[in-house]
This record gives sequence, C-alpha cells and structure tokens, in this order.
Amino acid sequence: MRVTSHDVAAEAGVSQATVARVFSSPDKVALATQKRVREAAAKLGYVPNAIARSLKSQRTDIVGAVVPAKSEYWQDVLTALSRRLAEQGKQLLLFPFADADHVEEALDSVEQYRLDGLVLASSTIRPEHLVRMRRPGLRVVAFNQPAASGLLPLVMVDNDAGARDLAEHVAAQGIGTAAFVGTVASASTDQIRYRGAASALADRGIACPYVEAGGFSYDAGYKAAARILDGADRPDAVMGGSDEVALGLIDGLRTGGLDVPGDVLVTGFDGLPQASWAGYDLTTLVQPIDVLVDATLAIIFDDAWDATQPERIVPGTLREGKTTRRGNG
Amino acid sequence: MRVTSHDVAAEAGVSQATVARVFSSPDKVALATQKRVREAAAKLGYVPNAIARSLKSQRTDIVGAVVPAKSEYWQDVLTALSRRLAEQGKQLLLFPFADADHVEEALDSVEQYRLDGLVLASSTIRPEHLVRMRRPGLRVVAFNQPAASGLLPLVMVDNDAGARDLAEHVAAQGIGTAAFVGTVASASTDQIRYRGAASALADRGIACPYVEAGGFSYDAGYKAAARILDGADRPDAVMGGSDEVALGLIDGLRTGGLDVPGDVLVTGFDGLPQASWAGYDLTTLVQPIDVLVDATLAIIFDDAWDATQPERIVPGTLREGKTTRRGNG
DNA sequence: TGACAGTTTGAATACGTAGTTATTATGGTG
DNA sequence: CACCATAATAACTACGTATTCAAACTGTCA
Repeated sequence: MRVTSHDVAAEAGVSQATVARVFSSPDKVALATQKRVREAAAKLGYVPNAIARSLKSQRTDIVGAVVPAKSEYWQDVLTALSRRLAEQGKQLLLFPFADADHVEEALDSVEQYRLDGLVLASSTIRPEHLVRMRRPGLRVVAFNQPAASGLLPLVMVDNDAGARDLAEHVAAQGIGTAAFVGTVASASTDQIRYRGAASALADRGIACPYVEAGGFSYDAGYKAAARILDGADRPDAVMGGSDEVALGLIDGLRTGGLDVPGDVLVTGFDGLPQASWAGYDLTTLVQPIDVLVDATLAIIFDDAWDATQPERIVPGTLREGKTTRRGNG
Repeated sequence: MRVTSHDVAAEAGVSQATVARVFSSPDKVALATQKRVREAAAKLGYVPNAIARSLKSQRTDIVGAVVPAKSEYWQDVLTALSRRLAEQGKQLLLFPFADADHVEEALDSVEQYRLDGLVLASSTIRPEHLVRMRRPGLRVVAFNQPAASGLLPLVMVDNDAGARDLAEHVAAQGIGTAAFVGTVASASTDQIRYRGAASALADRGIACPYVEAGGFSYDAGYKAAARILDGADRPDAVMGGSDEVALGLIDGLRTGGLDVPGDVLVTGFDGLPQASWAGYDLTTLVQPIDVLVDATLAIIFDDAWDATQPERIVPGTLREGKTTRRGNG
C-alpha cells in the first residue's frame, strides 16, 4: 500500500540502500543517481518512514514533556519548546497529567517511546518519580523544579533572587504589612519563592504570613482574595506565588471593593502574557522562557554537556506594572 | 544495552513470541507462564518498545496536531485533546507553525511519522495544503476550519448561528450602531462570523462595518480599539472576532477613556477561560471544546465513521457577561 | 598496460516487535 | 487406551530503514 524505499529503488533502477543514502547522507551518492532517485521518489510520492528510521537509528527526534494539563504558565513554556524543536526538525510529544496522582501513568507511557529527551515539568512531581526517570539513554531535564536538585539535571529561573527582587520593590513603596499567597504549599517553587520574599521583607522589618491558595489557577487566587478580605488585619501588599494566582487575587480583591494598587499592592511571578494586559498590568518577575528552553535543549542534545554542572539557574527580570504603583492609586 | 523481549524470554525460559503475547494479548497465555514472564520482565526492567510495535502493527497510537504556535484558543483545544488522548493511552504530537507561510514545513514533518490521525487547526491553512493531506491510511480532521468544507472531514462549532445569537443579544440591548472587529479577513471563521453577525443585525436595521484587527492576538485587538476610537462615528457595540481580540478591544477602549459596557458593548467568540475572569466577564459564544474534541477523535478512531456525513457542526452556547449589560453601565 | 586509491553501488543484516504457521502438551470421550 | 479437539507455546517472518562490508567502477600515474 504505502510507498517504501524498495518501491523507489525499483522505479529508479537502483538498490534500496542507495535510496536510503539519498535521503540520509546524500553526499555519498553520485549526483546523477541522486537525481534519478529523487525523481522516482517524487513520482511515487515516497516519504521516508520515521518509525522505521527510529527503530534502526535508535533516535526518534522526539522530545517528550510531562506537564500539568491545565496551566497558563506551562502552555507558554510548551509553545516556546515546541517552536524551538520544530526549528531543528524535531517534535514534541505531550504527556499531560490531570493531577499529581496521575503522574505515574504519564511516566509509564513515556518509557514505551524511546524519546531523545524528556522535559519534566510541574513542581508537584515527587522525588521518587524523578529518580525513576533516570534511565540510560534518556536525557531528562527537570524544568523549573527546585525539588529535582541533586537528582536530575535542572534548569530553572532564580526563584529566590526573583522573589527577593519583588519583595524589595514592594517594600520600597512603603508598606507596613504584607502577605504571600502561594499556590500549593508542597510545591518546591512555592517554598523557595515564599522564603525569598519573606526573608527580604523580614530584613526590612515587614512580616509576611503565608496563605495557601490551594491550586495554581486563577480561581484559586480569586478565592484566596476573599480570605484575605475576611482576615483581621488586611495587608498593604499581597504577593502572588504565580501570575495566574495573582491575576485571580487582583480580581478577587477588586470584587471585594478594594482598589489595586490604591488599597493593596499586588505582585505575581512568571511573566505571563496576560500579566501585561492593560486591564491588569501586573508587577511580576518575568521568566526568560526562551533562555530556559534553550538551556533545556542544550542538555538534551549537546553531547558535550558537562554532567558535573547539572544545574542551570537563570535570572529573571522584574517587570514593574501599575499594580505596585502607589502614586497613581 | 536496552532490555528487549528476547532478554525477558531468555530469563523466563520461554520464547520471545510468548513474551510479546503477554504484553499484547495476555488472554492467550497460560496464567502460570504469564506470571513467570512478568516477573522476569520486572526483574530486568523491561518496557515494550513502542517504536518497534508501531513498525510492526502499522499503528502509532499517536495523533498529530498542526496548530498555530501562538494562540490562547488553540492552547485550550490542545489541552483538551491531549487529555482525551491520554485517557485512551494515546499521545499527541505537536506540529506548531509560526505563520501561514510555514505550514508547508510542518506538513512535511507530519508525513514522516505514520500517525493514526491528524488534526488540522487554524483557519489560515490554505485549501491546497488541506487536500495535500488527503492520503490513504491517514485520518485527517479539519478542526474549526470552515474552508475545509467539502475537502476534508470537518468538525466545528456553528459559527454562523453563534454569531447570530451574539448579534441578536447585542441588538436586544437597544443599540443604534455596531462594528465587527475581525481577526484576519482571509480566515474562513472570520468571514462566517462576520456574515452571521452582520446579517442578523441588518435584519434589525443596524449597520455593522467590518474592521480587520490584522491578527488573532490580544495586541491586535488592543490596537484595533484605537482605530475605532479615532473613527468618526463611534459604534454602540463592538463584536470581536475572537475572545482574544475582544479582550484586547476592551482594554483598548477602556484605555481610551470609554466605559465598557457603559459607553460601548463588547462581545467575543470562543469562550476562553480568560473571558470569564472577573476583570472582563465578557459576553461570548462558548465553544463546547470537549464535544468538538470527542467528535474529532470519533472520526479518527471510529472505524464505522460514516464518510457520507463528513461534517459535524456543533452548536455553541451564549455566555452572557457584564460587557453587554447596559443596565449596570 | 597494470596497479592502485578513491568513489559509487549492491547485498546482506539488524533494529524489536506482532502475527502466522507449525508443533507440542493437555484433557476429555468413546 | 486410542483418538481427537483444544490450548499453549515455539519457530519463523515481516514491518522499512540505516549501515557494514564487499564488489564494481572510475580515473591517475608509473
């Protein structure tokens, strides 16, 4: 049914090996022969079979990504990752998981495919899952997942420094009290960001209690806002554990009758496109996603990767939006 | 290096064929043998090789998706699609393209992989590309792409009816003039939505000129708002060609000093999560993405698919937000 | 002309699995 | 106990390609 290299070989009057060479290492085939083969291939509509090639060459040219099914941040990362891969003629295979309990299933499917590399995302993947992925022949990279430190090659934004930058920026606006609304307390990014922010604020004598939103979503942030409004002492600033939560916080606070930034300052973390939308214009720490993605692919594809330097921590950039601009409040 | 079914066979003292059967059709293997094989497999850490299986079985259990690299809407669709596939033990392979000129390259890569099915997204894929994908053994579905009608099996929301619903809803608020801010004029969804809206409005004596945002993004909508503000006769209602454009419109109009919905009503189309965010609460037509995805996968995987009924048009739902609520303005 | 290096091509093989056919073991029946 | 039907397993092969090895061919130079 399907046209194979044998069919092309017969049509062009050469051997299958020659056809294969024309498509994989053309410099080893005489130009006249190449021309004949290509014409035959075009005539028959031949397309090399990537499956068979992968079986033979032990390379799939496919990178897998294990990511949470619902998340604005990860969608951005995936977009950047897949674009970058496409430029190199490689593809991205998605292994989304609904929640932490389903990670195991996703990892099961991963092993079946002999991927060139695997990007492990989501800070809720547990360490036992991480180490399980350390297999010969599979380059695994933990993406923005501090918990993987020491277990897997790791690429991430400098969460600690970023949180401190944000905290210092907020403190400089002259606030008396603050609160940090994290996503999920067990997430390692959450912990680092909170500690960084709380520590920087403490240096300036500002207390910063931790509030758990209970999720990574806008809704979680929106609902957390209600709890802050109900609380006894309303903070002057609220630092969101992620942009998505922060956007929910803003809307929740505004729905509750507060003015942002007039009554409460709000910050985020990630640098989502939505954070820059004029309706929010959120002060946040922008992750250099392209840099992170490049570093990730370097680990996967660069043979000269230095295994003794398995961590790549990239600084983020403070984006000052109007949600921390006191003057205009 | 890698553990194969042969290794497991040797370890368990059976033939390779028996090992294969244990993992693909266990009911044909005696329980005692099965146990022995599974134990041997566990001991050696054997995992079936999906590449080899695909080569042999002529099925990859992978569905490809050709989608624009940047788009909130498509990210939502992909999320739903990949989740659904994962439930069935199948995977999603992404073929993103930066712009319409790069579709060709994406399609080239597609053909190399022997996918079980292919989802063609984006209304900017040209007809010649569409027909090129009609190959034996590959189930292709055009997703939300009216232009594919008659060329490929098609799944889409009822754009015409949806646009009419929105238009009627807006008209019912008592407006005098309107404008439709489309995404890209050549996009087939844009054309249908505009015609539907304009026709419904015309029935009520309301004119509705077409304005091209020039893109599918928030930014395109934001910039289009400026043009509307500069225009001679400001419309009482602006209908966005998509939610993303509509959200940009809202912020653009508000930045320009207008109140939405006080001065101008705004509608969208798609039903993005962001449209429901309290800061916008956009009136829009919600696409039943899960239904669309199910219909798509039915075409790809259902052998009894009725080729004489190659179009599946699903109604959307009007979501009434506060952007068309005159009373509160 | 003959030998030789370099280039080009063909035959054969392996990648790891699933399915087909052949063979052996099992159990029930007259 | 012979016989047959059925279950269970083994041997073998094909899927489509890339690569190794050997063979054939090219042109060069003594």
